[in-house]
This record gives sequence, C-alpha cells and structure tokens, in this order.
Amino acid sequence: MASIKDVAAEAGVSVATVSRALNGHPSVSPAARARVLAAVETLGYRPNAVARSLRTDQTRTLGLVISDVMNPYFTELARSVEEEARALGYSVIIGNADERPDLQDHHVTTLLDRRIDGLLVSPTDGGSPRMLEAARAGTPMVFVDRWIPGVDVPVVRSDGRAAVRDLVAHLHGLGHRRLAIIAGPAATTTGRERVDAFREALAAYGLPLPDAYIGQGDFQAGSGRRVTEGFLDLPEPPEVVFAADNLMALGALDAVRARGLRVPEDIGLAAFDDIPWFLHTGPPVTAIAQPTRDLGRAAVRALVERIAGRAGASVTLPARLVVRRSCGEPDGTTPHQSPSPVRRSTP
Amino acid sequence: MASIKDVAAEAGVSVATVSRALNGHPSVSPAARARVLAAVETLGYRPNAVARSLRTDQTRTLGLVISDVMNPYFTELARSVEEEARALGYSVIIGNADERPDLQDHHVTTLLDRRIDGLLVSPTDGGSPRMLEAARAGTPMVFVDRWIPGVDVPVVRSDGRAAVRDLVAHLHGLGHRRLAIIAGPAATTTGRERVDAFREALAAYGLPLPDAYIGQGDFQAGSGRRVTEGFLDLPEPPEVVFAADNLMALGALDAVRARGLRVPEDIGLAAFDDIPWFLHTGPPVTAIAQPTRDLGRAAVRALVERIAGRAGASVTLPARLVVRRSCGEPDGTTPHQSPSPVRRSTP
DNA sequence: CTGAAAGCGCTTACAG
DNA sequence: CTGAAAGCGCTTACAG
Repeated sequence: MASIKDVAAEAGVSVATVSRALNGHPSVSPAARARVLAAVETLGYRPNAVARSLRTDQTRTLGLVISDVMNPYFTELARSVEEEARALGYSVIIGNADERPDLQDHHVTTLLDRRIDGLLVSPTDGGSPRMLEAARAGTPMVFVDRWIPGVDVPVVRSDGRAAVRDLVAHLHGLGHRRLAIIAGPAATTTGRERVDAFREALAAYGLPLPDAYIGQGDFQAGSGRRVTEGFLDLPEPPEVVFAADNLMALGALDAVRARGLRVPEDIGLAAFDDIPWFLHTGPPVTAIAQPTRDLGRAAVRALVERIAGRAGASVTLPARLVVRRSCGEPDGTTPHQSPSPVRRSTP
Repeated sequence: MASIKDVAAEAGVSVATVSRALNGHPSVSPAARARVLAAVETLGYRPNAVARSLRTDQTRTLGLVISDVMNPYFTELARSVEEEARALGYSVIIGNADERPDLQDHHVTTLLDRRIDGLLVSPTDGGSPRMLEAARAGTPMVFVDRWIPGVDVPVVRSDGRAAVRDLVAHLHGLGHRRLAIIAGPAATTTGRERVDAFREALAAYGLPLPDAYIGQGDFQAGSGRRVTEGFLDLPEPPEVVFAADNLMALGALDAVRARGLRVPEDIGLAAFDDIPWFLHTGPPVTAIAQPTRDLGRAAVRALVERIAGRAGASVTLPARLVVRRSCGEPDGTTPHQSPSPVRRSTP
C-alpha cells in the first residue's frame, strides 16, 4: 500500500509538502498541491490513520460500551450515536457488554488501549474498576441511559418518573389494583429507578407494592419468563405485570403463552421501552417510550464537548406513556387519563 | 499516560526488555520480568495499541459493514461475529450502511484507512468502487449473507431455497393459490434469490407469479407497508404475502392493520428471517429461520483464514421453515407437509 | 512556500 | 539474556 513517501516521490516534493497539501494547510503553492493530488490519484493513496493517530494523539474515534446490543432500545441508541458521531467526524467502536460486568471491563480496556478519544458507557453494574479508573484519570467520558452515582461524569438519560405515574393512573382507571413489576438489576440505576418510580406512583393511590410483586430480573428475556412464572404461581397473582424493559416483557409474553393464558384477559402487561413490534403483538403492548434518538445525539454532543476540554452538560429527557390494549380496555368509554400528556397510539 | 519508556525507567531496564517481558518473549530473565511487571503495576501501564499496530502492521481488528443494524437479523449476525472475533483475539468495528450505497462506501473507506486486518461485508448494492478495489487489491475479505457475483471472495450465507419450497408446500396445502412476494432490492443477491426461489417453488405447483404479485421493496419497513397497500388495492388481492425480510413483514403488518383487516383471515403473511417477536405477534408469524449465529461464526473463521494467508472456504448453511399461524390453519387437521424437515413451533 | 529533521510508542533484527 | 538503534507512516515546529 502506497505511503506518503511514495506520493512525495511521485509528485517530486517532500513528505512535508504532501502532508500539508492533504491537510489543507494554507502555505502550499497551487502547483505543488496539484502535483500532490495527481500523485495521490495515480497511486490510489490513502493516509494511514494509525500513523496519524500515533502522531497527533487523537484517533477521531469514540467508544460505546453498551449493556446489550440485542435489546432494540440499545440498538437504536447505538445507531443514533453512530449517526451523530459521523456527522461530527468521528467513528464509533461498539462494545457489547451483554449485561456481563466482565465483558464490560474487557471492552473498556480494549477501547482504552486503542486510545479512543472519548468513552460513552451505559454501565452494566456499579462500575468496573477499569472504568472508574478511567473516569478518575480524566478520560473524556459520559454515561448514557445508566450511570454511576458519585462518579463525576455527565449523564445523558431519560426520566421515566412522570410516565410511570401516567401508567399507574391508567391501570388504576382500568380498575386494576394488584400491580407487579419485573425489575432490572439493583446494581443499575435504571433497575432501581423504575421500581422506585412504580412504588411511589402506587403509593399515590394508596396501593402497596408487596415484595412478592417485585420480581428480580436482569433485563434479559429469560428472567422475564421466570419471574412471570413465579407471579402466576402466587396464590393471588397480580392483575398487571410491568416489565422494566422490552426484553423482559418478551419473556413475560412467553410465560403467559406457555400457560395457555391470555393478555389482557388473564393478566395485563406493560413495558418500559417502546419498540415497533409492540404495535403488532397480540395484543399491542402499552409501553413507556424513551426519546432514544435524542438521547444518543445528546450523549455524543456532551462527549465531544468533554473531548474539547469543555464541561459537557448532563441531559435528562422525559419519557412518555403510549397506551395500547395489553392492560385491558375501559368498557366502551375512554379510560380516565392523568392530566399529563399521554399519547394514544392509533389502534 | 505512562509509556514503555516510563516503565523501562521505573524497572531499570531498556524498553526492549520491557517489550519482550510483556510479549512473553522467552529470553527474559525471571528477575527482569519481575521488575517489569512490578513497574507496570505501579505505573498502571497499558501498551498503546496504536503504536503497536503501526509497528507490526496489524491491528487485530476486523471491519464489519452491515446492511442495516436495526434489522434484528443483522443485529444478531453482528453479535455472533463479535463473539467469535473476540474468542480469536480480534475486535470488530461495525459500519452500518443503512441500506445506502454511499454510507457503505464511507464505512469501507474509513475501515480501510484504519488498516483493519480484514473486512466482512454484506453488500447493500452491486458493490461500491472502494470495496471492489479492496477486493482486487487483496484485502482479506469475506461476504456474509449477501455477496457480489464475479468477485473472488469467499461467501458465507444461507440457502433458503428448500425452506421456500417448504413454505409454498405449506401454503398450497392450506388451499392458497394467489401468492405474492415483497421482494428486496434486485441489486442484492438475497433480493433476487428469494424471488427466484419463490417463483420456482410456485411453478412446481403450476402456480404463476404475475408481475402484479411481485412488489419491489428495499428491506425496510416502509416499503413493506407501501407494497402491501398496493396488493390490497388490487382487483384480486393475493391470499398470502411473503415478505423477503422481517422488517418488510413488519410494514406489511402495519398496512393490514391500518385497513382494519386481519391476518390470516383477510390475508396471510409469511416472512424470511425469524425473530423472537414473531412468536408473539397477532397472530404468530410463519417464517424462514436462518442459522444466524453459525453464519457469523463461519464468516469470522473464513476471514481469519484469509488473514493468515490461507484460502478461506465459502460456506452455505440451510435455512428452515417455522410454521406458525399467520397463513391460516388447516381445519382441525395437520396441514400437508413437504418431506423436508420442518419444525413446528410450540403454539 | 518548502524541506530536513525530530518524534509519537512501540517491536525486532543485530550485536554482544 | 540484554541494550542500542532502526523504522513503521505520519505531522509539525524550525529554519530558510
């Protein structure tokens, strides 16, 4: 593969001039520039980004360590991160932690070894040593979706509290009183927050959230299935199950179907994170939608700010409830809606 | 960040010895090795992969240019590629072409500039100039899922021909005769092959595939919706629509629902590519499942072979039909099944 | 406007 | 077993 030396020889100039011509440096004569460009053309030369990175100490690359790529929510997040990064002249390398702390650590290490300019992470657990170390060492970093309290890093996330209140209002309006939740790992902020929000919203209606109605999941489908089976085995099963992410909702659907039961007749279902398929499940699933694209964009912008040495602000965007039919329907009438803005999807 | 020089100073040895100690070179005295390791520990030293790559001319990185990450099939493919690559000591950088040739080209260029050791690609179109050039130049490369005829690169893909025959047998057994297809772009191999396979299978039953029953899609949901609307507007709409990928099936579902029609009562639906959600759609969707994990694994292995300078064999794995309820059900009896192995999913 | 030279952080013959 | 030195392909003060 042709190097800058070959181009210089072909153009009859020094490598310095080639470098300047290619990097748009002002002090290059039009003649020299033309000969360099011609040489580049005939040689099919492409600058070696590895060499450039070593010299300039920047890779124009962002690392994204994500909890689980197979989760449509994170897939979309990754996509919007890449889009925004590309618009700003960066590439992104995605590391899939698969909800495993050890894998998360592996990716953080690999990314750091590659000297990425900045790191976007949605921590699987309380934070791996490598990651905390990087944050302390001043590696430009921002948390997306999930975060770690006490670490001085901007957080870009969505606040589902209001949407969860809307959901509980919706369920209460439908006459449901026994409401259960499939929680995410307590080690994650989203795992904790969604349970807290749910509990608070229930309390506003004087409804309890007994321990038996809190199932411990891990954000993956299998746990949703197991937890739902447990709920179904209870002497008094819940009337509605709220899954803290879409994959656990999928698992819940699996479990209900395996028992030959039906949603919402036998048990209602709602989910955190909305995905296109929820429109077509039997029945369409009531869900809380995050502004995923905006989150990805905001996260990249905050990170690029940090890379530039500026502060990089935290951003919190609201999530919103999308009511469908999986929790039952009011008898011919519009259900009681909370005052907050609630979008009804087209049936 | 500490460099190898700092470690050498701390350990009281030369940088050469540090390098040897860290790379497991045999001729390093136990004493020197111990001091190096200690220095590494106290300094928190991590080798700079960029510098190493420049020196060794290998990045231990694979590039994967994929048609559309948001398509669950490709998400799973990407995941298995990363898993296998990691097992073999490689990182992977994913470039999402989003079914756009220009984006595909952008990613191929970026990846090549970064001097990835090998390239895995699922071409969006007939092949971008940059990509064909790379193939000709001898860049280790393998095609996954989609490929480009006439280019001398191993192909790892799945053959859906038998599964499509099984599908048509299933539909025919259910009494359906007017069968339509939402095709992928003719510029892609999978776009063409699936139509061909469908047409041939129909021919075996003396069934025609009129032009009006071939809708041109682009593997994205929007096109599935538009094509399906067109089918529904026909004086004689098809009895079953076969979508050439899962996203277009989603669009078809959207279109049917928007008309207030029902699957399979008003129109049947089948899809190429199976995904977990198809079990829970209303009704569960009959689909052709690819051995996605195996494809990803095989592709990485073939690529690593090429990187090592060996041949790297093409691999073709069979897809299989998974019958569910979206094309209707036999009246209480088991539908006529073709002799090929067909898995029935649990209801 | 241009070139010679230094240097980014490594690895690896070469010599001892 | 060890170190001095060259070199990977760039960029960028420095001098002219």
